[in-house]
Amino acid sequence: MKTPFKPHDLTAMRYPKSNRKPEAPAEHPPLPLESCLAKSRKIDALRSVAGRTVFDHCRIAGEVARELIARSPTFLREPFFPSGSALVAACHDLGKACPTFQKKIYAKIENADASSLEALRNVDRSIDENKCWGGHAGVSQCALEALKAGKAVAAIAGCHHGYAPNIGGRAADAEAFGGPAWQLQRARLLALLMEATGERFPEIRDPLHARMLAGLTSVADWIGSGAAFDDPGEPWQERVAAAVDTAGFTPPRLKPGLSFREIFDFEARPIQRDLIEAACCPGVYILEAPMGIGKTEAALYAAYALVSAGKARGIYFALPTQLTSNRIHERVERFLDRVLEPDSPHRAALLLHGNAWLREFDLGAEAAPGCSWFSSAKRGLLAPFAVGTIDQALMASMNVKHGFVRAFGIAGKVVILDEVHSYDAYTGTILDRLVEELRRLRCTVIILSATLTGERRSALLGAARSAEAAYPLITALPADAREPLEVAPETPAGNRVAIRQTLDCEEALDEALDRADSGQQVLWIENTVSEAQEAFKLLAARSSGMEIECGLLHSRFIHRDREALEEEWVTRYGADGAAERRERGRILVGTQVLEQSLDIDADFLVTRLCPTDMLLQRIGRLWRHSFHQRPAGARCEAWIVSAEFEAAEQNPAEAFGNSAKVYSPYVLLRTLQAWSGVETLSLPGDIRGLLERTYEAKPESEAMAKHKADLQRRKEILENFALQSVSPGLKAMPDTNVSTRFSDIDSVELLLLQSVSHNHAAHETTVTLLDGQKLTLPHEFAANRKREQRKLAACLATQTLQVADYAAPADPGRKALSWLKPYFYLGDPSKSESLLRVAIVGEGGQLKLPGGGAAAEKYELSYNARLGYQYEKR
DNA sequence: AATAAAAAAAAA
Repeated sequence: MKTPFKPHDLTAMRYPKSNRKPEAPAEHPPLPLESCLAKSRKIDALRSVAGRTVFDHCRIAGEVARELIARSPTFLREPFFPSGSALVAACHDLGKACPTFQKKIYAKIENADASSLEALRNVDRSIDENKCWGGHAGVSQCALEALKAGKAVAAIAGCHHGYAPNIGGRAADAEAFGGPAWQLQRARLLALLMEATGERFPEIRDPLHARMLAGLTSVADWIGSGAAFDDPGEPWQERVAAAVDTAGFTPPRLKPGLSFREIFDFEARPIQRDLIEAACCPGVYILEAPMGIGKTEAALYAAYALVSAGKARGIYFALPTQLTSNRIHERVERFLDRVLEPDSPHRAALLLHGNAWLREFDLGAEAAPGCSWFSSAKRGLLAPFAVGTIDQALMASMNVKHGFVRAFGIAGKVVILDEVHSYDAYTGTILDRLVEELRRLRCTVIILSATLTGERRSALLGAARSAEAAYPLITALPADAREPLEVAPETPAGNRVAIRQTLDCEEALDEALDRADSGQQVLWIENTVSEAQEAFKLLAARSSGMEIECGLLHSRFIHRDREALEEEWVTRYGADGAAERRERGRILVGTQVLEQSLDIDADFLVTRLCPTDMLLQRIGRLWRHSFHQRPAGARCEAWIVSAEFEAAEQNPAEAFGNSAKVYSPYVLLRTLQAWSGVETLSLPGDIRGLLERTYEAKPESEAMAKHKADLQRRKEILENFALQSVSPGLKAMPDTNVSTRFSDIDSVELLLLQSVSHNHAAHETTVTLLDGQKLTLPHEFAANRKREQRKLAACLATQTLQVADYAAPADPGRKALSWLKPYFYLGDPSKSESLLRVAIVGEGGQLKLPGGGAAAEKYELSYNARLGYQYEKR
């Protein structure tokens, strides 16, 4: 039961008996509670006045939490938000009742009353300036622990700014927190909050439960700090529901009973029906199948069925890259358009990744900024429908600031994890933890993958699985089942692919040119960028007299160029490219960027040897669309430019070359063994066997055992490293060295320009982009010109690429780049990070520093739109 | 000395 309260009525309240007699006051007695402020309130750009009191703000947060809980589905409310949860949220700012915080806030406002100022006159603020007290959140934590709220409740209040505060071992009645007299005030405040909420502290079962309540607390605090509650003179009670509405916590309304055909305009295939039938309640479901069978639609329909049956409360669709996220986002938007009632909220899915904000300007038009409450990255997972990178979801189980807000947001949703085969041991380890956490958060996890080894499948399910299994395969582990269930869906037979393994790259070059000459669309995939550039140069030179077009695609292009190249080559090689295919033969050379996600259909494939999984992915690009006409004489065939096993076993670095730096020599050697003698391949039937032959444990030669040990060592390092960044509880690290991906080599962002000229008097710099466009960049912006600033930043971001730092232009120092501060994140100055470089591209493509000097000491650097970024030893 | 691709870094 709630006790009705009038605002500003604190003096009338009964204090708990035991607290009635305050101890001997220190030299500065505490402020009365009705004078303790939680907020200041801006009245114009420079002036502030008193805002809500601590008591009012805490009550508001508590009631917002109560409202959020009331709107949660029962299957989350019962296990995670027992009675007392609103009180937990309400207590978060208890520590604002302390002299340091009050002094700070009273120093800021202009309508402070004389008696409060007098009471705070002698407060020493040095502790605040030194930042060594954990802030008011730390005081909340100490106070609650002393008041027997329990360690977990105290920890939740402590971390409401994102991570556990550094309290410096102080006690609740420490002098720094105002001594016993102020702790007594906090005790009174708690008693008042208990009375106001009518609740007692709940029992917190385990670290995950604490994470959920911490998420609830932060979100309630954010909403409760919104503009609707700013004015302390206004009543707030009746505004709670509206504020929660405005923040977007309104359930979407789905059209009931739609069939698969009504949503996607075609009948579900058997394999799609099987997944939809299996994934009908919370749990973990894995669909392994080749691309092109409609995994996305199957997962989305399952999600529709679950959400409309009230078994899930939203969808997060997670992908390995930003580019694939953008593409799927469009498809999910179309899906929502079909399944939502016309007047339902949330008709748009949120796009969630580090560069999602760039898309705001994509349409060119001065469209409404469309900034929803969820737009900030940390809040994105709270939106009912979102599409984005897997990293955004991984952070729900990691030691990152506000990671628990993400956990709170993703709980109870359908979480679709796409292309799960593409993660390494580091990200894979975090992913396993995430899946485990999602299962406990009552999610329905739908995992989509090309193929998984038995080991990966077991790890994802947390249950032993054998490598011998059908393919395609659905593995289902509903929440209440003890054993996973396997279903082998029926699929139509795919291609028969002829395989030729050759040691002779020359022979492959000739064959590629011959095939292209006869009108075929050839795909050539290398393992490293520089080898792709070399192969492209050779092929382009040799085909010069012929009617052939050559192209190159890899990740070392500036974003603008890469986007244009992808667009161009996907239209030629894609599903709608029938007319273009007939024009002439082509050779598209590239790296792993051609391996997945892009809709590319090749008549003939040449690939450098790589691990079986990727090899199969690459071969999957052959003859993807049965409706394409193939030139006369075309055969569905892949050539693998390979190495000799014996030589490679003895000296992998020499036999595999740079490929051995990208892939584990052991896996490459096992791949050679598994594929030895393979001359044809039936898809998808042969896939599981090849994969198993590559990865199954077996007796090894001495040399192989050594290579295997190397791999195992590295894997362990990555796994252990990953485990340090996952957290079952609230132990977030303040400065986050916590990453969702691992790399041996640091990389920097590189901005390429034609020219730069500074106008110091006007505080601006004019740059010429590579395409000739000129931009004038102010060195600073007024607060009301944010949009203009973002627009320029978005434009500059298209002119950058990522480069390994050893091969990047020299670092000119932070100061020299200060003119770019409004447009780029330059890294943490305290850690002297240098994340951005700038170079000028000269006439012949050579890179120079903006000052005119050589770009780098050891390398000759160059860029052009056809080859991309190149570096060569001087 | 040197290897793919990839992501992230503002809240109350």
